[in-house]
Amino acid sequence: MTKTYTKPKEMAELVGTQSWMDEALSSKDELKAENGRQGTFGLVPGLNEEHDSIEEEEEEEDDGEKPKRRGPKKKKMTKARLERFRARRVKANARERTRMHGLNDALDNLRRVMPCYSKTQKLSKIETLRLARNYIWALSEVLETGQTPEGKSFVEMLCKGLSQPTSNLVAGCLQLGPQTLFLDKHEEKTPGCESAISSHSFTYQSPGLPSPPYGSMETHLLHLKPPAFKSLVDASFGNPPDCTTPPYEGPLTPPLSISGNFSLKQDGSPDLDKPYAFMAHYPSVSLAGAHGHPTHFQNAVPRYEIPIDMSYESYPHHVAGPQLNAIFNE
DNA sequence: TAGGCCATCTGGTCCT
DNA sequence: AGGACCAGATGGCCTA
Repeated sequence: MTKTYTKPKEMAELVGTQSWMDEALSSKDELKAENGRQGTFGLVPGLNEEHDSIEEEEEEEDDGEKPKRRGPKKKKMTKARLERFRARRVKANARERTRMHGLNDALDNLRRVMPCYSKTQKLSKIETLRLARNYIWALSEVLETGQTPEGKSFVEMLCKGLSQPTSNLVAGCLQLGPQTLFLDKHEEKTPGCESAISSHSFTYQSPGLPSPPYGSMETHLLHLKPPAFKSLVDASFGNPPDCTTPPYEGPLTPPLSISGNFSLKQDGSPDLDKPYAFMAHYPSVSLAGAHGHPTHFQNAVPRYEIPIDMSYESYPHHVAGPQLNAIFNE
């Protein structure tokens, strides 16, 4: 730990010497012992009463042969300053913890909308991101080609670049899922279906429930199609959406929503406390259908409609995510 | 036991 | 000045 600060840094100024940590405590074991927590340095070392003499060490250094340091004279590390520094460091650590927890929560939300969410076998962070990328890619293929991909190729797309265990998990989830469960649970119509028929725009509210451990390839794609995707794929608005196969409300992976999945409060505003509360950043988007008819994925407000020339098909599918973000932010 | 993954602390940088 | 973000370092836990 001998790095030198090229310009006055707050910490260096506060601490008074570059190698203050090394000088204050001679080893990591001491740091651990002092902080009472294994695995990290914990609280700022060298701030105990017995280590209050950093400024004295600095004086000795000046007396040596080393050239005098330029710039403003460092303030003395008084006990009060050390206390403030320690308090600030503790606060910063707490904020950082909170920030990382938020990041992990977001990652968890992402896991839940992945095609193979499992509480027992959680995807690692990196695998979640990779799978998400592949998922977007695969779904954009569905949109672009307007065809339901063959099961094997869909799985292959999802598993591209994933580790073997994750690939096995994805393949297993998509091929061995409880398809009968899907069929059994959807005899009744969804509330949003009637309005969808009358307006030729489909409204679908994400169940806002945790996703399932499994979902077959078929149920998963059914999720993607009705009601929102089916119209895109069929490219036909002459027929009302198939309300006999409403979106699964049970423990299946939520359907794709370009704008994210979210629950709505009574007043129609997105409930950000519920899972899939992504609306804060991405307003709901209506993709233009093949005939220029808007196809509303969500009944959220506000709703932006993308003209046909700005529709998803206009963009290279491999950059669809960022492009869509750009569109949303317009 | 090695390697992967993770949580946490830490200090630097940028921004408000 | 203080907060957010980031990357490096470190040690714990788990599994093959």
